[in-house]
Amino acid sequence: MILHADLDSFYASVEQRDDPALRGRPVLVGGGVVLAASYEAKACGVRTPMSLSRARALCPQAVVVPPRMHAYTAASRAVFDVFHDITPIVEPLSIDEAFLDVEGLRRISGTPERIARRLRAEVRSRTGLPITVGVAPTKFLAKVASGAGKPDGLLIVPPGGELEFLHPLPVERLWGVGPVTAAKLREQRIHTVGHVARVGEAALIALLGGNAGRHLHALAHNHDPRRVQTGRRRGSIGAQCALGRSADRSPEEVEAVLGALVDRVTNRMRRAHRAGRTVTVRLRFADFSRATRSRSLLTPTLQTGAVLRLATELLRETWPLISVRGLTLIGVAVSNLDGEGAVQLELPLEEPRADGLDAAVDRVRDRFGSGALRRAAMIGRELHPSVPLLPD
DNA sequence: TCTGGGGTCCTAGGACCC
DNA sequence: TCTGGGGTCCTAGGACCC
Repeated sequence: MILHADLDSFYASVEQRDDPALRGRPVLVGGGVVLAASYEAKACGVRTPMSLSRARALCPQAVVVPPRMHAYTAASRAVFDVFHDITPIVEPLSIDEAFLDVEGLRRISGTPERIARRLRAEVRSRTGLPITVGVAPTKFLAKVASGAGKPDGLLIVPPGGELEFLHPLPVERLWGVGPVTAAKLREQRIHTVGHVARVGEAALIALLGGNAGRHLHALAHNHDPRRVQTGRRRGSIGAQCALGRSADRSPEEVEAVLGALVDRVTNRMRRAHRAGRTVTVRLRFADFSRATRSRSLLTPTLQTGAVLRLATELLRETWPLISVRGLTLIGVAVSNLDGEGAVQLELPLEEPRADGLDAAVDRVRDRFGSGALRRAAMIGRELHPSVPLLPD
């Protein structure tokens, strides 16, 4: 059995925990847009992401607080510590949710239900935050269950009752069905998961394409063989910035914003010890159309200068597009990230002597483990075939 | 319903290689 | 000189998630 643990209105709950004056009151966390709304605010019809002005109109008595990302990051870490004390098999999905595989714990910790109850109690007592847990045989169903169990709840899908639980739900509850897919389905008079299950795979593939069709068909029958995966690492690091509407910015101003974004991204890359090869510049225009431009380097880098040069190049190539459509958002991301150890690969090798390498090798191994060391050795061998690198 | 910042995954064409 | 099948990588766009 799989648990899906999902903190309720995460940012708003942290604010209510840290400021007793906010408890029991409608709270909105956000800048121009609502990032999180407490359940008191959701009762007024506030949703994310909704513009703050609209949210205020719906809920005039709401308290608006600016986001404190550091507090949320710390709270998230504390919650994930609880998860890891329950089971080593934890797969984070975002800052505030994760899958936990508890199947192997029956003899040590008891039934999944018992573990889920303990999980909720410990998150509450150790972090002061409300959390909802869904329990089911598959990831997908566990996630649907936590959604249905909110707020501050526990929902266990009874064995054998999976389809009974699933089929009455609206299609939007299927993972991967957003506004576009939902509209296509509704056009075919497919409104519930049960309808999806009945139309047949071939029809779904004709409507949505091969992969999406098969995926949806499987989910509607609760076929979801995906295991809870530990140790997944992110594939890209990026930052973006909305520029507002009317302001027509000069190329120099836009490039200055780009510079600040690149600086943020490469700083985070260095802290995470990840280097990347592909730089993507993301643009959004006044009419909400979008464009992306990307280019790949031969070798990974995490240097601000190198990323900035490439990003600026990409941006300049889009200037005709920008001058016509009007720029409202700019973003930079670096992907094709390699593993750890990239920083250490820039070791000085002017004097390639084996004894001089020993210390460097030890440093890499201590800091990043032997896997990173092996990768470093392979690259080193390509660059300097004459150097005897590793005994192992 | 007028839209923030952080991500993931899929598709599809073209270049290039064997 | 022409041709096929199979594979990888790059780039752009789009849907979706929290």
